[in-house]
Amino acid sequence: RKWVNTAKLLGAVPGVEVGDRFRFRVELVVIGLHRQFQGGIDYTKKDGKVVATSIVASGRYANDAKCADVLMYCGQGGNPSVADKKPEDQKLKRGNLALKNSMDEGTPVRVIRRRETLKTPSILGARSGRNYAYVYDGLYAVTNCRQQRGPYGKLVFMFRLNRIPGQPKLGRF
Amino acid sequence: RKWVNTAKLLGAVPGVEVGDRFRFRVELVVIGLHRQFQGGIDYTKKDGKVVATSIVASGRYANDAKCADVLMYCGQGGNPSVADKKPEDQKLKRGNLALKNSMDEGTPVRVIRRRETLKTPSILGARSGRNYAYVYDGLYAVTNCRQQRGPYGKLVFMFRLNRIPGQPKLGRF
DNA sequence: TAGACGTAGA
DNA sequence: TCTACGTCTA
Repeated sequence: RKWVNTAKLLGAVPGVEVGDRFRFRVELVVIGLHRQFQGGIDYTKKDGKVVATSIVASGRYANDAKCADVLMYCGQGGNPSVADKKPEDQKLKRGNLALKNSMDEGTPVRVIRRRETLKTPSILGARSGRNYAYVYDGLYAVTNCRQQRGPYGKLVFMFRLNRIPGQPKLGRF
Repeated sequence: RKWVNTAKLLGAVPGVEVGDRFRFRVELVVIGLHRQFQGGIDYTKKDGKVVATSIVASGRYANDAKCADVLMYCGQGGNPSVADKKPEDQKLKRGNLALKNSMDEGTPVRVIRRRETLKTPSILGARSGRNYAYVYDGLYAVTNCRQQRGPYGKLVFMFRLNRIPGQPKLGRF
């Protein structure tokens, strides 16, 4: 028997609509939107090359321009946001390579954004709460890839993603 | 209304029997055995002093003597198992203080041990599997607390716990 | 804000 | 083996 995982496919995931909300990253895995438990960039192989399937913009890297329909997304690696470890130049591999290839191949990328929300109870004990959720934002195209200096002076990749037209608008949250 | 969390109580948790198995640490939280998502030592306040409620022996610190009914448990802090960060002497605070107080007060500590098991599928995609589980091992008494040199030459706490008699034996797993 | 015996995928 | 835009409690 063959296991199917919609998260490895390019484009929309059946049953998931623009605006759908999730409280935990692990839910994105279970629902088949994004297989990476923690990683921000998920990807798969297409014709021998890795291309991105989905990204999660949590704002941890603090480089996501919030313009409507445009997302600036920082690449991964080099610890651009962790002062603890030694920062390094990001390399064109793994997720970064995948996003670059997505641009070259013109393949769509699912975008999930972390957004502020009203206080929701935690499933663990209903004591603590959280004030954010992960929202499926629809399909984007990678339109640009450049290198620039990050907050620690090291090279980081910066990807520009444009929301593909014709999708439902994102309402107020 | 008042929220009750059995994990904050000392002693056995209603509905959980010796030998019960769990696949994920988070299940221990949900079931009320151990509230710490990652931390190995859970504790609560009793008469103004912190005492341990439960510990998880995953073997990460590699100091758990496997003698039946006796558990040697390394304290927390100082990164005794992470060569990456700078190792330091463990301090008598948090979980370490709680275990010390448990010894002085004579309060019981729930013990959960990570044990090898047959391959079980992951809930995430049923692709990857894991070969271990967390098993509730029953109540133990802290009978000794000493400091010694850890693998990186720094002081670590080593607690000796003896299984309290009269509990069901742990069968083969 | 920092610490913690986590997890899964590459 | 290592990385990763996690998630909780104190």
